[in-house]
Amino acid sequence: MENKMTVFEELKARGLLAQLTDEEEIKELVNNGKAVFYIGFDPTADSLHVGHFMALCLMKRLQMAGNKPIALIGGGTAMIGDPSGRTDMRNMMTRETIDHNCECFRKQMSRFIEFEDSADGENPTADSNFSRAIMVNNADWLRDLNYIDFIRDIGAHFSVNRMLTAECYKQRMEKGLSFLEFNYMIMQSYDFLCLYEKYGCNMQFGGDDQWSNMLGGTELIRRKLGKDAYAMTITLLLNSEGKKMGKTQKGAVWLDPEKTSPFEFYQYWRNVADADVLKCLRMLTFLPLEQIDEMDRWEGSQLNQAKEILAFELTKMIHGEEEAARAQESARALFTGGNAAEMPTCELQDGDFLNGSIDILGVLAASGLTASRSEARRAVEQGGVTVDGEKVTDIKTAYAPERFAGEGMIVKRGKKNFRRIVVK
RNA sequence: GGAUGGAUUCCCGAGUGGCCAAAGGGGACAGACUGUAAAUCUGCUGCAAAUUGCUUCGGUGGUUCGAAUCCACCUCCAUCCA
Repeated sequence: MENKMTVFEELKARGLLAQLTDEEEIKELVNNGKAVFYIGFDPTADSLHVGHFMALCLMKRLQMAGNKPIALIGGGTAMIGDPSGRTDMRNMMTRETIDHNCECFRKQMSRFIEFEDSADGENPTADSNFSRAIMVNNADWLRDLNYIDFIRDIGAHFSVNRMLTAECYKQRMEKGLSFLEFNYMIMQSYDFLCLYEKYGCNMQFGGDDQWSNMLGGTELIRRKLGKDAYAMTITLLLNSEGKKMGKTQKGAVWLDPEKTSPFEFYQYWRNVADADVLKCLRMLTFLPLEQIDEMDRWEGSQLNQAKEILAFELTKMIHGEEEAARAQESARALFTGGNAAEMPTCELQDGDFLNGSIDILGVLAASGLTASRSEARRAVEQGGVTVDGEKVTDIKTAYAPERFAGEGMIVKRGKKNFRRIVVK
């Protein structure tokens, strides 16, 4: 324990740090539990996803080191939409949707981070309580702003010329950028200023794509108050092809079990590319670095073990140990030919049967294994469909309801898509 | 406000009266090979009662036997001028 790394060293060793305004100063504050930092979350959906997960871990790590986290939910900024790194404009969300999403975020986050008991937290400086996190919503101060006052007080400190050169707008300079979105940076900067004044928040962390927005905040604080504040970005979790991780064809990998089941969640990590496993272990898990370095020496198919560990650890953190174990067991069983208890299950309705039977195309389409009957037809024709371990070759194959009794029927499309089909 | 150029399927992008469910590429999906990896090769990629039918090329109307393609109006976007 004597030789324990400092938090800052650990973050660095895990490859989490991307850009910092002032390394020495940040190291000092963070290692000594003197940082009051905030991370902003845009409530663009009703659940957090893997992309937010790193930020949550970072909060957790820093909190454990005695620093105080502020989780800022962007109920106000979501009204605008962050143009950073995007090529198209976001869809506008209604106030109701945003408020609903904020509520969902609040619930999910409180499972990871320890928050103060009272949401308003008027007196957060009592010693024992210092590192308790607080949660704020920028809707509280942004939505009622007076336009004239605001642009006089805050807008005056921003140079359009400078803003235009910011990296985050580059992509949008070609496609077009509305004035609305252009203001996002100013709003985010203003958030930082407010938090500085209200909670003594001296640091902001965020994804690397937030760098320009964050710098805006530190500059605003300096110009407005003559005080120093710091910013630090976390490396974006990219796969070896340079794409953001946590996205599948179907969309994001959610933390909400209703939206992404623990099994799917597990499988997502179980399936990462060789080139990405170690990076993910370092950046996402809390496993000791020595142990990870050990795995770094593994090669070839041995990496499959590392993938299992990664998948298990992450599933455990999000869904609990029990769910993680179940997901792992099912995955193992399925891929070694056995039968699994845990599997996405689908119930057929009476209406799915025509003249007392349902054909294989109907089963595939109804279960969601394929999006349409046409797609199901292709899958069968290409030899990609298996029922209870036997390949289906005839698209006209049909089944009676009794076929789905008891354990049901296990249908597999491709190598990794399984579904248990039962009748209601 | 004016001028010009645009909007095509998941994405990029060809197509300027019938031979167009629409080239090519990317992605996705499936098969072979493997380690639930990558690379490679092959197939496939609107929907369906499936050698056929139906719906699609920003929107609405029109011309025509026939429209992604021609005309009118509208919406949105980019560039330049104010």
